[in-house]
Amino acid sequence: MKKIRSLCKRRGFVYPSSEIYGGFSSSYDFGPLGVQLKRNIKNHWWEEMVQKNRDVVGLDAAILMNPDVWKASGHLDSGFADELVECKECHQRFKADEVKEECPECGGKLMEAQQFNLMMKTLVGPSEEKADTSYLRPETCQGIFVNFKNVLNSTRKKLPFGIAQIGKSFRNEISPGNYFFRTREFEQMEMQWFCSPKADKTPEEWFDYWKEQRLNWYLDLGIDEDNIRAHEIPEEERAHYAQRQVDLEYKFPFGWGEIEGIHNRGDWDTSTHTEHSEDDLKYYDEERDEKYFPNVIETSVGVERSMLAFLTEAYQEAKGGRADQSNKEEEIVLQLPKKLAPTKVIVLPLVKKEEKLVEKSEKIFQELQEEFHCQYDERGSVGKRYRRADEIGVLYAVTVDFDTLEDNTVTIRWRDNMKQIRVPVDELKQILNSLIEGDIEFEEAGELV
RNA sequence: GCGGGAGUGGCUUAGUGGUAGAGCGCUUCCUUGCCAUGGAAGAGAUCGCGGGUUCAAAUCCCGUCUCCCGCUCCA
Repeated sequence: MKKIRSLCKRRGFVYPSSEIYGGFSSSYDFGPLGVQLKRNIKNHWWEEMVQKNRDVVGLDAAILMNPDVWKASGHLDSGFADELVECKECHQRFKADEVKEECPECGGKLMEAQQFNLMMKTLVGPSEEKADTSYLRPETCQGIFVNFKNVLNSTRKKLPFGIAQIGKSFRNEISPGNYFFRTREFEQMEMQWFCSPKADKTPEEWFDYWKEQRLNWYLDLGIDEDNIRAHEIPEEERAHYAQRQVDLEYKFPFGWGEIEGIHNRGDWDTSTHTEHSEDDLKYYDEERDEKYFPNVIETSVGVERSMLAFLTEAYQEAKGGRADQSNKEEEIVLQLPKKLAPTKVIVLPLVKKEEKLVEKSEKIFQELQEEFHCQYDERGSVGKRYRRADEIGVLYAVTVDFDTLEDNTVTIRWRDNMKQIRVPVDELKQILNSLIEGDIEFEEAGELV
């Protein structure tokens, strides 16, 4: 993890927040490559969940909501906001209503009860005195539940259907850490699947369906099946709203950690918001001519957590070089999947002293830039540039050499095996496109050099 | 919040009382025809921050911040 952290800082994936002021606990900024990687993750999720599912629609709800939402959702009590007491002797903490005067562990004296609220309070309105307290949302899904009727009315959807959202959430974690695995500000990609408890396909079956879908998403993105598991959470450990909960966990260097939660929320949300709000979130089922609360299956990804998993999975290093074994330095290859790699192509003139090569390379770079995230590099030896590109996971290196000036062909080098093919410049864009989309095998895309 | 460990140029780090050195990276130049070339020059660190002890502090002491590991807590 230390190596990943160092790479991320060095090459511009992740910086500690407010570093010139000594940092800020558990906040991180995403640099040029980090923001692109994160964006690629979100775009790919959106593509798979929204674009390719006719029954899933998108939403972008506000972070600030009416505080009554959090009363209804249970976040103002049960688990998210507790009175805790701490033992003066052994410093263990207990819920105030579960202990009396002595520490149940060591019999020591207890400190005064302290209010713990995992929600971040904020004042809404310019005047502090008159301002109302609200909260930064601790999860994005409440924005979905309170808009259930709006979406139903404006899209003419029928059960089952889903609402998807990507956005920031905030929690006052007691102990954040493990790099940016647990932070107080984080981004979620959530999809709430509203389904009927009466239909032939039960919520429990939908749960299994989405669990499979979501697990496959990671496997398709190159996560090794040994490094990911679906962890069934027993009843006593579940969140207050969950009837069933499976955590998709990734095997991080620091241990297994949750990157996505799949929950069967039953009718907890639809019924509680009906009870507390002006509205009735019951669904009128025309076929059965009856009204009932829709059940909700939730898939909830931590964007940064999944990013950390993808980075961990992609990080490879080899001693002695992959081409000849003479190089004793450790070299790093970030084998990010094609969909996620922040930079797809790098264009390199073989040498920079030859003006014609540089000119030609610039021209090719400008053309490719229209289509892909590209870099251009002419510094140092070409071998060194290849390795530097490997380190940030650039998929393909296009090299302009002296043959290019003769016959208008270039070489393409594939990051993962360092093999090269020679292709005509006229077909370059199309070939790269097919390679990145995975439509053709590398060796078949051109003549191996 | 508790216990332990650690903070030295962008990264990795040497330096246990006499005001900082290296490797990589970066800038400029020469060299370089395909996998981290070789060479020359240069920029960049008041040693996390604040205070104390001392003639003198990166080094000792106190405080503080941040990070790491383990508790605790947690979706």
